[in-house]
Amino acid sequence: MALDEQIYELRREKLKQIEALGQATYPSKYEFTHTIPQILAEFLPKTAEELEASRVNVRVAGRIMAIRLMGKAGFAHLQQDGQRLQIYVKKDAVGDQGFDLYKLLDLGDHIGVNGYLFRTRTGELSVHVEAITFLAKDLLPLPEKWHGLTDVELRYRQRYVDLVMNPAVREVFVKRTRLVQSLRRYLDGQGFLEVETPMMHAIAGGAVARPFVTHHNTLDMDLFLRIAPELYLKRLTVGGFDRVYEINRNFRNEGLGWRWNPEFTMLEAYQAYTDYLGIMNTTQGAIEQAVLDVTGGMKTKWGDEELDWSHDNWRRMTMREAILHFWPDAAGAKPEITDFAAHEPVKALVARVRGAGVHLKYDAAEPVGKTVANLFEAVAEEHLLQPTIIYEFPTAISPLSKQKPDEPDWTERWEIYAGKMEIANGFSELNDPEDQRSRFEGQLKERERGDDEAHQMDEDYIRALSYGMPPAGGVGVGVDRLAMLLTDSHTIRDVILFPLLRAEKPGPPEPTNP
RNA sequence: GGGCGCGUAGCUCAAUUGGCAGAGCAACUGACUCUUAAUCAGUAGGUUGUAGGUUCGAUUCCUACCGCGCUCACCA
Repeated sequence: MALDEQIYELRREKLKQIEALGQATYPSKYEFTHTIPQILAEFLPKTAEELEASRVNVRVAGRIMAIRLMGKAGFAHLQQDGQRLQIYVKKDAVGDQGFDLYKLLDLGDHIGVNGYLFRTRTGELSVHVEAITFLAKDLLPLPEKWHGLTDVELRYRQRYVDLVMNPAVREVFVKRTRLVQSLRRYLDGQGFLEVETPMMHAIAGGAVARPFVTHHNTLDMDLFLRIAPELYLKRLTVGGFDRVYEINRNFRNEGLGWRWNPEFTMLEAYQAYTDYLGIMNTTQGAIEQAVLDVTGGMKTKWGDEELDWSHDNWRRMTMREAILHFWPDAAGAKPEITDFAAHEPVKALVARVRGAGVHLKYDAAEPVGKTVANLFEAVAEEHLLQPTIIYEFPTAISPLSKQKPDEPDWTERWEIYAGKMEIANGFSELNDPEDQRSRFEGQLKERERGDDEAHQMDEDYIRALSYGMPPAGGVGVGVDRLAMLLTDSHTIRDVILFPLLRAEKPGPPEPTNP
């Protein structure tokens, strides 16, 4: 029998003994007067004399994270909401039965205690326990108390243990929640309406990505998990919701990596009667507020670097300017802004960049705009540490964006970069149904050329636009990546509670409860 | 998919050139009525990821497989 199974059986035996002491083994509830954080906040400032002068009785619950037995007395630390409070259990105070119960407790058990607050000889705020109520047993041994749980796979697979053992992990997810709350509050305050649109799409649209496929039996139809809510949200602007947003999951059937999880959380917002600049300001405002709400300041740690999110530190430059600005010295003289218009000069730029040792994919048959975007990623993205807005994207890779009136090869589209990651993408929404149809047709050509991620035709979406969509700016914000930036987490799996893992291989049979 | 690395007790980690598989925590027994990495005495816990190979002898070297991590590619 493996050791953990031995412990499991042993602790089940202890449960029976606890029951024999008259305690319910899995009681339904526990009435408490304080949480541990409340006690710490209110009484940590009090001196031993103050606590003695006016006795403070408390009933408090928690999980045992440390326990020390010394003959006829003992100490333990209870943990609740990531914080710990010491309890002092003396046989004289809890009686024989109470102390028998105490001796049957293990690390990880949940208990409730009532008693009064005092300070120990060494000054630690503690509960002088008068009665213990057993609440639930931990049948499996917790990880080691010094080093905790560090095995990366185990941390993700058994996040519940990770959260018990690693307060810093808990803190990350608390901050993630604060982030989402802040974003909602900001948009709600600007008159945006939060909505829910379908997760299952007949046509996977609104982004360029490979979808997951599923099937509905009764209707006998294949459906795609959504890769973006975009086209549904814009249908709502047609329907008269002038400011809408949705915060929810998208699914993309692509590789995993430090910035990619197959399901991820996106905030998408649409604002009627404004353009890409309007939604850019809305987005920047929301992010600045979120940084303040989550971290309490405008500067955040990012590895060895510091990100400064204060308004004046944000840079704005066009994609073409960014390529010039970050042009590698080894690739020779900087290009001219006019070099990005045609295949030949762009091809020459690709050759020069490759000659400088920069990895860059190139397909002579792809639209020139796509090559320029790749060029941008190759030379500029790695430099975009501080918050930076890159704007004016090639039309070829922006099938849902409005073109610039004076330069139809370029669109009114931007992306926010920070920490060398793209965290948001917004544009003036294309609302001309004829233009949209020809853009989709262009994408279909790309699909024929072999790009199986090119956007599909969506006739109903064209029909919706044909009823008239107001001018609007729209944006998508990668909530997970923003959470990474605000918590100094360098892999997306550290900000997703249960990231996608390979299915656990069936191990030896678990201890069974007959 | 390519490259690099890792896999030893429940957890965190050792093991010299290929030579008896170890420690701390957790667990068990006992002592201890202000401890806090409690202490003290004792006990138990291992198919060294799996399967082969080389060798007198393999945790150690080789091969394959499985799993995990990092990285590159893919993912606008």
